Amino acid sequence: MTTLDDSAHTEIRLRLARLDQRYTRLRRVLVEVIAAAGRPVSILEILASAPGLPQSSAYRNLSSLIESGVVRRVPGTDDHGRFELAEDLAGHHHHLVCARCGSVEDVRHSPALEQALGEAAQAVASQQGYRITEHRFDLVGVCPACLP
Amino acid sequence: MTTLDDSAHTEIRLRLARLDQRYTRLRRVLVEVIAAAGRPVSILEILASAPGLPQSSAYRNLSSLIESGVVRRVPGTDDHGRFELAEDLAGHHHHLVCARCGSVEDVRHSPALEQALGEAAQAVASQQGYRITEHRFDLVGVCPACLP
DNA sequence: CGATACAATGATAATGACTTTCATTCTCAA
DNA sequence: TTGAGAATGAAAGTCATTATCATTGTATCG
Repeated sequence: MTTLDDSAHTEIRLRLARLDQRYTRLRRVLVEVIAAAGRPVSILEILASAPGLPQSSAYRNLSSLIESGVVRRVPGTDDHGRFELAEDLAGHHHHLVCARCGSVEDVRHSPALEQALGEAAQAVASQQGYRITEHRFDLVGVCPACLP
Repeated sequence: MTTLDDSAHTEIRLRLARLDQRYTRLRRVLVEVIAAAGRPVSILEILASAPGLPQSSAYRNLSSLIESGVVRRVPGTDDHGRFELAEDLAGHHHHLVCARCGSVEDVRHSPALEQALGEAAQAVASQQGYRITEHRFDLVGVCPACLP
């Protein structure tokens, strides 16, 4: 459950402006719904949290927000996309995914582990010739609500 | 590039039989194409490697192989599914994903890192009440072929 | 304070990966 | 050999997501 301050909204407006896009009311609603969730949310959850928001507008504005680097789409286990704030707005974290119901939660790991992850990423990068831009350490399992 | 021996094929036949399914010629072709690739392959790549294989048969048999635990579907960055052998047939590994072209390669990390990953997974599990069944440590970047 | 250019909206149609259907063919087991 | 049931492949269907387009909103310039 993240709450964004004014400077964050100013930064978001700037990123949109770079692509000649506006920070409209709908886009602000989307950003606030996503920030308030504090975990990746599906379109259905977004539509439920923003009554009256047409599905087509939700998808279109989500695309704009993704293009401008405000929102990120995260791949889950089911075939519903999920959306969260870009990493530099939400802070570095990873995910805990339920293989049964598809829900996703945020998880933060120890600095020691994160350092090991980063070093491993760099080792592979220099070895394989990739330019690594991101690492994902996601845990998949069964959430308490889905356990027998 | 993995080649499967006879005992692997026997094991695959057994897993299918548990669900009253048969290890047909098409299914064997699919398994061999996937094993030979040594990385997650898309439907397009599979169809290209198996001339004459109808798309509907490819999808249907892939589903059977997934249900019986022979093949695993891995989420990429584009909207094409990719398929690889189940972990106990291919060995534990992770992925190096190109954000530009969507290609995926296998990567194996040091035992020390794998141990740290496993311990982190267990720590989160006991803390959050999840039963963790899998961890994914995927590196996302730009592959040498896509670099400017 | 308009006027104008252009982005945003939302209902609807289209796209495309994937799934299902179904009549026919194949295959295992008795 | 034969019958039960699984597999096949062409075609139709599903469903999340994307594009279209006429209309509306909104910054900016004179």
